[in-house]
Amino acid sequence: MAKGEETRQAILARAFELSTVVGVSGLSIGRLAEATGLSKSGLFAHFGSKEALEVAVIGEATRQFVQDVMVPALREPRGLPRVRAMFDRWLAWGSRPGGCFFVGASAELDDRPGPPRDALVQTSKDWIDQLTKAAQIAVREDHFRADVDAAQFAFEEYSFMLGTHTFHRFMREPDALERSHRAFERLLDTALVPALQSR
Amino acid sequence: MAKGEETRQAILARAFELSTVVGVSGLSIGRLAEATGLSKSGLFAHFGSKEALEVAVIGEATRQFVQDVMVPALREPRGLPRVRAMFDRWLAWGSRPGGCFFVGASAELDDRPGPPRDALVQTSKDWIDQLTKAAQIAVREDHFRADVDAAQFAFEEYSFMLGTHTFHRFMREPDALERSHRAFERLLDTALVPALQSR
DNA sequence: TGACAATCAGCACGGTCGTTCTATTCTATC
DNA sequence: GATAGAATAGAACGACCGTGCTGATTGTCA
Repeated sequence: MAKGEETRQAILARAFELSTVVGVSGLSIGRLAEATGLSKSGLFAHFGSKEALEVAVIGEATRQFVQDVMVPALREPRGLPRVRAMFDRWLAWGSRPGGCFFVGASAELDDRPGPPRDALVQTSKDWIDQLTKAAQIAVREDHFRADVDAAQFAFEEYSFMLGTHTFHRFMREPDALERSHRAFERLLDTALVPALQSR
Repeated sequence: MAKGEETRQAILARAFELSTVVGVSGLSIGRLAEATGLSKSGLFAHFGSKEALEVAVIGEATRQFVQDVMVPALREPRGLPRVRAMFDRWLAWGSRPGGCFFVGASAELDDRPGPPRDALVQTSKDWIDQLTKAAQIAVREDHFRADVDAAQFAFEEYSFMLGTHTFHRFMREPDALERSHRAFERLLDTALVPALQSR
């Protein structure tokens, strides 16, 4: 890896950490330069504009999300285990300091059209798509009932992820994770074939 | 109403509109002054600090939320109708231009301690509390089964509100509201006494 | 109606923002 | 090891930020 690419990657790693806390647009070039030990202009030259930096940060966040959440979940056996892994891995991802990068960023950018927003929407849709596909596979594997609407399942599953995030990180409710697991188990119970149900 | 209080209220009404789109901390005093036709310093004198302005804006948002969502919902008959009204009224509230003020603001402030965050958490908790109470009443009215956990019901209901908001406003999914209603009806079905169930 | 306080505009301050330009240092290649 | 090109630093820019200070204007009430 060339020198330039190396420092660029170091910048992005730090930028991802910071923006998880202060937000994508809350991240300033001056502060990021200070945090990385570079000069403002030296750092700036790597990206050319604030907007390009934001897109790059979203790319780095996506890369880490894929690596930490998606790939490990996809290594789980098809069907119920994989569905469970996706939910659990997301909870772990959302429990990092600063919470889930994407939850914060999507609230920031939902009324600010442009490339950063587009990149963020793409990642979010990809994630929903994976949740949907995992549910479809669970149907094919005869873990979920045949009449389960996979997209609807993904909508409700994703909603619980968001709910958990808000109860846990924003309201600091101590029983947020417990409620989250119960909600997900209840959702699963409505989808599982009778033989696999817990009750 | 004295003159000062009158313009203060006009400022807050405009500030609430603006901050729903650009966020609470994204709202600048200069822009707000321009939008209200006042000078920066003239406007500033009404609040004394940016933080105090933010708290006041959150207060105004709460006032409007109570007026537009909570009060009308509480006028509905106890039990199932009121539970339904809370969900429906929230969806209408979240469909305003800029979406739900509180969803955006809570993502902004979840890592920024201080009075604005405290005020926001208070409003959110009050809302969850109302959702919980409405579910408890539905149990007492024999609309919900006796073993329904009202707090758990509120958690899942609130999660669907958040999910709807994200699918609708951020991802611009055309079928977000349909998915939302189906999710809520499914949730209701798990809570209702058999005689009231749709299936 | 007159006096006093509330209300608001004008201006300026220090600070940070994103961005540009120029100059210097480093790195990789012949 | 010389040299071209990449990588970074330094200084400066205009714009905007939140915040004080000073008067002028306005509204309120005895």
